[in-house]
Amino acid sequence: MATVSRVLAGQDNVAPETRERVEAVVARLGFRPNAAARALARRVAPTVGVITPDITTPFFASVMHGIEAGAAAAGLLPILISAARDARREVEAVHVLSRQLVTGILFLSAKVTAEHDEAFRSAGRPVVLVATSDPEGRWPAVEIDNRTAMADATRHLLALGHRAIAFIGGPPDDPAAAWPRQLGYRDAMREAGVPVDPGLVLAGDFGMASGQLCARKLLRRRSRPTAIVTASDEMAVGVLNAAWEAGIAVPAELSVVGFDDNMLATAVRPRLTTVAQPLYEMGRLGVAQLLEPPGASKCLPARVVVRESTREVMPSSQHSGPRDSVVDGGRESRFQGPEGILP
Amino acid sequence: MATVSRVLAGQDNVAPETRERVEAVVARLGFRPNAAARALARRVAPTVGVITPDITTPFFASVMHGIEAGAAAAGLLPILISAARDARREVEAVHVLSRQLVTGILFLSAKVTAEHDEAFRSAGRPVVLVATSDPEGRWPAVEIDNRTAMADATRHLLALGHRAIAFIGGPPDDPAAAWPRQLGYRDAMREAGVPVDPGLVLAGDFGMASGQLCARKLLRRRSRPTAIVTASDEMAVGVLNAAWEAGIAVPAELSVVGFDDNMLATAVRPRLTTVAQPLYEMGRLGVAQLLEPPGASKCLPARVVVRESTREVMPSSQHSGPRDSVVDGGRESRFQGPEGILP
DNA sequence: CTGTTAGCGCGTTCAA
DNA sequence: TTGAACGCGCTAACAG
Repeated sequence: MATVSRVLAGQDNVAPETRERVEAVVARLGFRPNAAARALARRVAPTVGVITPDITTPFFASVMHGIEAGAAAAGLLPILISAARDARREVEAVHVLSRQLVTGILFLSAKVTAEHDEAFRSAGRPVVLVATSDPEGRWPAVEIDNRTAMADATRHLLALGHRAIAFIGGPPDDPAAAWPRQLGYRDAMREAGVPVDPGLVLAGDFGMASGQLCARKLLRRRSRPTAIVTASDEMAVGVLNAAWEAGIAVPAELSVVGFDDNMLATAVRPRLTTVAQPLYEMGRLGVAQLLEPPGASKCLPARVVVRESTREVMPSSQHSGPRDSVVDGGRESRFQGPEGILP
Repeated sequence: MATVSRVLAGQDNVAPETRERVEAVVARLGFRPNAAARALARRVAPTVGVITPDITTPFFASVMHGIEAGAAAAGLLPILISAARDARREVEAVHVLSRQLVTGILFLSAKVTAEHDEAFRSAGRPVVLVATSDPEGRWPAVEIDNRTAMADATRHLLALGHRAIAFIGGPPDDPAAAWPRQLGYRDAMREAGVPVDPGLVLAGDFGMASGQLCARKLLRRRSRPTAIVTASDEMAVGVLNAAWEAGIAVPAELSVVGFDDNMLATAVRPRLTTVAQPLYEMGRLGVAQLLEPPGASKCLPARVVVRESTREVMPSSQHSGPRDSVVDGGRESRFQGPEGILP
């Protein structure tokens, strides 16, 4: 009994001959150790809990893909809980997962409240924030430097001569992604000596519809912006569609920048210039960090990928037909962003 | 001890007063039952295993969303295994999950081989196929009638006067989705007395790039098709982009039909006419079916959603500029498809 | 309706 | 290096 346990657990204090004998029998009987019994005895199950606000976005899909890969590499199984952006459900999810004796918990939602903090502590297992962060620094995170990334995106537009640059950000209650991105936008504008028109700063919810609504407002203005940076590719696509409705050509009359670099960015025409986040890597490293001794947060590099939705600002205001303005399809260059380190 | 167990399990053979007393103590102590111990004793864990070929598609996201909801409603936790379209890994996943004592297994991949069948049997727990099926009918499935759905989509084009209708299907080794959809296409063509030109029937892999490649071939033909039906929205978007490259206006010069009705369908311009699959429902019902006594397969209704990517076939071959051809944005009508029953 | 008892299958001592 | 015995925390059958 005990010897079999040792063999299955891969311990080395077993005679080679005995080991072989056990392995032979295990193979012959098709013996499969009972995970519940093992978890009960070890007090840990070979699972990772994943708490996510929204399971339907390409953003989540990429992160989850990485988590799956990282978990598989570590012999762990991901358990998914979608909390639908409800803090109470998120906290409850932590409890559910700790009952399951998960090896660790990956948290993907935007905000770590005091309740979250307490739940994380009481879970008694490692918690890592993935593609999000805790401004208070209580829990380790794997993310990018959102502020710098958005500043880079804005600088790209400034370098193209744009000055009337609007910003469509995330919801005001999202300190992890929405806040730093807006700060990055303001950083770049200040740095370039361009005052920010408060009317050009709007908040969306990362969804396509919100981007479209915000863009409609912006494009109706007397002096409309020549460029719009957004905090998600979905919102950028919404902007594209609002421009289409209004008969405004992208990028000839309006430059648009997305964020994430998900499938939408290359699905639409013109393809989106956007900030590429290494979401897959973030998921994978999140799992890895769960298994390491409690370390510091990791900050991964993001970069601006220039495609066809941005262009030099128009010298005159001569409006050409929308479709005429499309540049040839092949262009795609890379613009290396800095690899900032989290505080 | 046993009484506490009864209270926590929600059994009714406990005196109300005793129950309250137990609940009070449980609340006061913040007692959390150990899931592993419970699973060990019950021989079943409160989890559902999900085996999927690809975790990054909008298709999967929708199904998973439904699974998550169905599982949550049943007090189950989804465990995810991505098998990357590898049959061996899928079979291994079944074993891994049965070790975990999962309540049941949801299988989302395209093909059930003899090896799968044996693994499913040896798992000793219910298996339900979601958004896929077993042509041999060995395992219950929750899906749509792919053949009829694709026939409806093709009929929509025929009704618009199209005759040169190309078909971009799924991979040849996908009996669950690719085969019946191609059959449906052929059904509708035959029914309309239009012979199928073999050169107009291509196989993609459901991805955007494959749709684009196939479309390039089709659009280079001397007599190019006036319409293209595809087996996925991704491929339809690929077609849209190939048309854009070639300067062919959609829908003025080419009608395009997708399949699934995922986020891409309404993200692109023109918005896609497509076959809407109730993917969320399929996921939800898949979980439900796991808990019921082994029943028959369920077939859910699909419908053709008409948007802007399809239009009456052009009477003349006068090519207008691409953008000029766009219809006003608001149009969106519904076309009720039949609710076929699986054999 | 409640308490007692005997496992569920594996880890982990501790002797041998 | 191996085996025997106990315990992980809970459920289920039984007796009371």
